[in-house]
Amino acid sequence: MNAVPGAPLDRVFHAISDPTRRSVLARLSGGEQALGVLAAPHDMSLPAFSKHIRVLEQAGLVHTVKRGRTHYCSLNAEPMKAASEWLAYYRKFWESRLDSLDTFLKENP
Amino acid sequence: MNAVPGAPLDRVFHAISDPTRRSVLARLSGGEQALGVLAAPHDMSLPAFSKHIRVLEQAGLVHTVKRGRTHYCSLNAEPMKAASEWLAYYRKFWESRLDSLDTFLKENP
DNA sequence: CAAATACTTAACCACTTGGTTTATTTTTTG
DNA sequence: CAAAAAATAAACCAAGTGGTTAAGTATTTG
Repeated sequence: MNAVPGAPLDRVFHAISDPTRRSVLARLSGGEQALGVLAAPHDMSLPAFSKHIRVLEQAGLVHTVKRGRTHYCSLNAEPMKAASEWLAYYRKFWESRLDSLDTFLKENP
Repeated sequence: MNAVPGAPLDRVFHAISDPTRRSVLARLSGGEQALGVLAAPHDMSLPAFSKHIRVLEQAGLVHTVKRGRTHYCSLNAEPMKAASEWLAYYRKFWESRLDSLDTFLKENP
């Protein structure tokens, strides 16, 4: 069924479950950035930061091109679409108050 | 922007990055379920399955109550709202074609 | 009360994750 | 060309994840 270990949705949700990586995506939404510039504000070594970039790349959220000795990263939000659609299915539960809190309130008037 | 330290969002995105856990949420969207019933279709031991439930509980996505010897799980979609809103920020990039593919196409006519 | 039921807890294991440091590679610059 | 810069690769480590089996705890039922 859905037991494929490396499913795209798995990789996207995993990628965005880390604050460092979410921060990178936010900064990339302002446009392409050199990897070193992206890494600067994060308190970790460059190899550690590069691993985060690799996770984002493998989720398809970041594309990196090399020009000269500099690697430029850019956002590719397309894989977020499926993630957003997966979440959208549950919107009715938090909007229409059909979740467990509402159930509780209905059953305990 | 992302001023709040990401902990809750971290836990929600991590929780839904696993296909077993997404499957559980989907089935809970049909209403409360006994843990044992929920576990049945998954090819793993009950302790392993219970750990998945605990991850969902810690993300605030599932609430469990014990009635007699049975533990009943229900969906609480509310924490998904923030997750959905985080993703919504990027909607313009996949809808308005402002992502890296589009940039590439614009720069390489 | 004794046995079955529905779980949890505990102990363990293999693998992954997120970080480190050190060394290399590639490219630019003095 | 030699040194600096940008980043990767490799080797390593601690902690977390996802699974197991075995044992324990409530609770219901025969």
